[in-house]
Amino acid sequence: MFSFSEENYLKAIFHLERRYKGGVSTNALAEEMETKASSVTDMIRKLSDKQLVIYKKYQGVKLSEKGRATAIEVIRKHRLWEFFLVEKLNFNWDEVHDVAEQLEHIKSEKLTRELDKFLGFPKRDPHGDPIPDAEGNFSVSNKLLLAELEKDQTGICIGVKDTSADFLRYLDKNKIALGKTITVKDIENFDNSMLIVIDGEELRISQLISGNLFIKM
Amino acid sequence: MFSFSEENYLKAIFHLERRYKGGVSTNALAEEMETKASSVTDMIRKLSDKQLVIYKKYQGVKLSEKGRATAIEVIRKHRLWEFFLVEKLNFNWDEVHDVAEQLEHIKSEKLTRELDKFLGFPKRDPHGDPIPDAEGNFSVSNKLLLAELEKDQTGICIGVKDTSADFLRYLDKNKIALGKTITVKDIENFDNSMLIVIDGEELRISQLISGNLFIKM
DNA sequence: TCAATTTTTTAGACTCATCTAAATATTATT
DNA sequence: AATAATATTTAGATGAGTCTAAAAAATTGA
Ligand SMILES: [Mn+2]
Ligand SMILES: [Mn+2]
Ligand SMILES: [Mn+2]
Ligand SMILES: [Mn+2]
Repeated sequence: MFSFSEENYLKAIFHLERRYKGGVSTNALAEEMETKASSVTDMIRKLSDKQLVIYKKYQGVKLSEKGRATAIEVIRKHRLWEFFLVEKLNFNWDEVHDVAEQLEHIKSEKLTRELDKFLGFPKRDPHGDPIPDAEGNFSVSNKLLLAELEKDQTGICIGVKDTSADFLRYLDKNKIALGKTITVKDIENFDNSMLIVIDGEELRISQLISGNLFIKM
Repeated sequence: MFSFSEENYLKAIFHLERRYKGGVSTNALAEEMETKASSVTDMIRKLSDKQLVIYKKYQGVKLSEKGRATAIEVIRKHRLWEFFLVEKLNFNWDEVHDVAEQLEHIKSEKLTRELDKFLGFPKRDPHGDPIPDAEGNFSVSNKLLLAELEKDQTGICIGVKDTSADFLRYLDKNKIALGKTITVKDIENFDNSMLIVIDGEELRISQLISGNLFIKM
């Protein structure tokens, strides 16, 4: 088994690999983990000894197959617990992350399997992020940003890019929720703000908002 | 907040205080924690600095009010999670303890409160042990051991003293479960074994069994 | 190209929780 | 009460994970 710290590093590398193709740098990882570059070097060496990452000095890290599988397992647990907290325990979607950060490290295959079954094998967590299945497969999602839509196009809100409590509460306040249909009524050339229709109501949103909402068409 | 280790020590002291009235000895605690006496002394000193225990050298430890409240909170979480695992996730009562040992350290008041509510404010965990409420109060239980019953007396099984997987599976195998009615048909003088009736079936059990089953009359 | 800047690694130190071995205090036994 | 046995504490070490400061490597750009 791996320590909480090891699991958190693997998760961070997994997330950063999308952006930094061809190796995650020590500094990028230090920033993500909110720690010092020297600590990262120490931990990378440890993960490398355990065959969880591929590492050559000064070259950054990549996950090995074993490392990737472990990272996905942790992400699976994180998102299942977030779903559980919202669906069963009356948590709001802006309150679940910190608790899930703890719960994701509980070690019990049976627990994860049975929780998944109990929840009805959900495909997405409360923020619209895909929940990998027991084999580590993500159900494909051809999502795009609301900001990418053109005037008069319509889509269904399926996720958020920014998951900060501030943003999530902004969405709550303006009745924007996953599953709702959004139509782009107008786009302002000057600042790229959008006039959208949701639930029959018109709403003007800045590009910062439209750039953080995932849509499926 | 307290570390996992600190919480486990507090829990152990709480449990040992029933037996060792007037201070839990270093060695008793070392045995319970499966560690060395010197490690116990170190930790006791740390807990004492944090005002969680009352400690004078060579005199053993007692929980302070703050320490007791913390221990009870951990026990509350442990038992709520055990109940959750059995009631909602199809765990058997002999499989829940190790997972609950992990889950009891999750820090979130809201999680504990909502879990309790979700489960319907259960009074006892799957082994019949009382679950303290949010204020730390145990609902009183005038339980006695089956071994204490006389010939022809009847009681309802409400808990187990030994919670080892071996014992729990013995009970499963012999259809002895919490809530069932047991009548003492006969007691053998020589070895104190009992002939009991449960579900209309007769069963002979040794004193080791009857001494580990709690009964309410 | 080569000096300046940035990134990464190394060296050494710290805390936490643990250990072994040795010292000291307490308790039991003669 | 003195000695033997036991319980407890102290001293010093270790490994995990982190830190600061300094050295070394890589990259940038004049
Ligand atoms: Mn999250
Ligand atoms: Mn999420
Ligand atoms: Mn238990
Ligand atoms: Mn229990």
